[in-house]
Amino acid sequence: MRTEGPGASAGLAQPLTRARWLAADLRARLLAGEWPRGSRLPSETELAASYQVSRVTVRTALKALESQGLVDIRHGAGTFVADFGVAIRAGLQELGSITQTIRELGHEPGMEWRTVEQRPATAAEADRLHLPAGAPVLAMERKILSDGEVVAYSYDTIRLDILPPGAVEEIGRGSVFEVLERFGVRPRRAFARLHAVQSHEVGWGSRRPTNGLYLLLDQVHYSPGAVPLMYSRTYFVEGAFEFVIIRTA
Amino acid sequence: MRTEGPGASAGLAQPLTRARWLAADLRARLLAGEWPRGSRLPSETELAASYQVSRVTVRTALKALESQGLVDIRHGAGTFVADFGVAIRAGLQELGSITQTIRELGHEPGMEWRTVEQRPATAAEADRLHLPAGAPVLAMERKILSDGEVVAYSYDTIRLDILPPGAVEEIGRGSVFEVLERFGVRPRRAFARLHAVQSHEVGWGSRRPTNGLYLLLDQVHYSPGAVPLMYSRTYFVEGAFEFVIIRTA
DNA sequence: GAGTGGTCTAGACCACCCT
DNA sequence: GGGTGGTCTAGACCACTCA
Repeated sequence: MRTEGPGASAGLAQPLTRARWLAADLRARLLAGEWPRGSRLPSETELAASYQVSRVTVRTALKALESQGLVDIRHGAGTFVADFGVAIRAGLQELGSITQTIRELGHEPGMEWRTVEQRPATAAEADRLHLPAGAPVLAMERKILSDGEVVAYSYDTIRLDILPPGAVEEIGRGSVFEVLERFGVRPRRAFARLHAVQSHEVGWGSRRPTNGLYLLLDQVHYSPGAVPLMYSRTYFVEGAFEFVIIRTA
Repeated sequence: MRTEGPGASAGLAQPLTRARWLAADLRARLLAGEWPRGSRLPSETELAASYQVSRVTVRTALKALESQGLVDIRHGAGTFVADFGVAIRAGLQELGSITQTIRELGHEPGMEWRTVEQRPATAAEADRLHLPAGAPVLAMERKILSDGEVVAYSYDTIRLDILPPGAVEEIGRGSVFEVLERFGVRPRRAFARLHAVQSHEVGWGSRRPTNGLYLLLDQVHYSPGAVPLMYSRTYFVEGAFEFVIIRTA
């Protein structure tokens, strides 16, 4: 029986349910190497008993770890420490800030703003954000770094009407998600499309990829009430990030 | 109270649980336009009562529809018919045959084999399939069509030792998944990586994309027992398919 | 056959939205 | 305040794996 709890790992602020707490705790134990690769974890019934929660809660936590590629649940056999590959990579189905993901992977995130400006929305932006054409938005262009290397270029547009006064000045100095969170704006869902892009117009500055190849994550973030908050086009430098999806039948 | 049940839609053969049945039934009603876009569905309690299942089962079904982008579940407000866009697109987190997905989108799937051959595995293939170097595999190269248009080029490698005699001859005449299914080989999980690729070596034949841009889905399919079955590299022609991911916090 | 995960239930309480 | 979804429980039964 453990009592300490999971290490403080923020991400998007969530209500800390028992299932999420359990998942974080097991995740920490897994990453700490408490169980060897390929070995079996305690059964769901055992985990339920030792953590004093119901089996359903244990299953919820384990399924989250499975979708992150950390464990492998096999019917009738048990739950095993995943043996898929070497590193923990960026899962796509969980929403989170890129900065946070980079930090969790053990790297030092960085950011370089190119522009932050208020301007009328373009037609495409207005469409995605359900705004009348030309409504004012906050537009940003920035580079996202990991250990000093450029991993992505991001073009983001935020609705101005959902930003409380004062927030505009804060943005441009840190993680966009973290600023939004501080002002009570919490994206809870995103609708993302994926594209392959080749262009020399996307990146800027020195050390931009010579082949101009990017994986574009084109997404609209929504508040809990399904109000579109932000439209992002993030161009990930091909090869800099590994996108992983666990697909299940 | 309904009694008919969901339209016969195959996909990968699954145990037909109540939750899956319910999801398929609601999906059919949604696609039939029974509820207008943006309108509220009956509450979970009402659905549970009318389908004679528990609320947990209703929730499981609704969450599946949410991850397909069909509905929008809002805490405290209700579950709404999604208003995100026009069409139903290919979700990435659910495992299924491409042929089947194309059919569900209302198009006519097609396939053109270029090669089907038995040969020793390359180093990369052996690694992904957990085979000794040079072990025999069945390698295929094919074009995937939708209404006669090329949507993807796929390079697939199947372990020979898991194929029963007779299966080899069948492959090359239809959906690979469907043949495997008929012989009792059921992929249940896939570990997929995404890449942007630009190359003129990938496609072949006439009407291949002139810009050579592809979204590569590089994946290993596993059996329920976590045995690697098939290694696929599917190059989707950029723009021909729309990949959609619903990301939740 | 013993043990594991997969599904399902009925009921409870909480957090949130709306009016 | 009334209704909706979000989480959780304790217990049950089934399907699968493995020795």
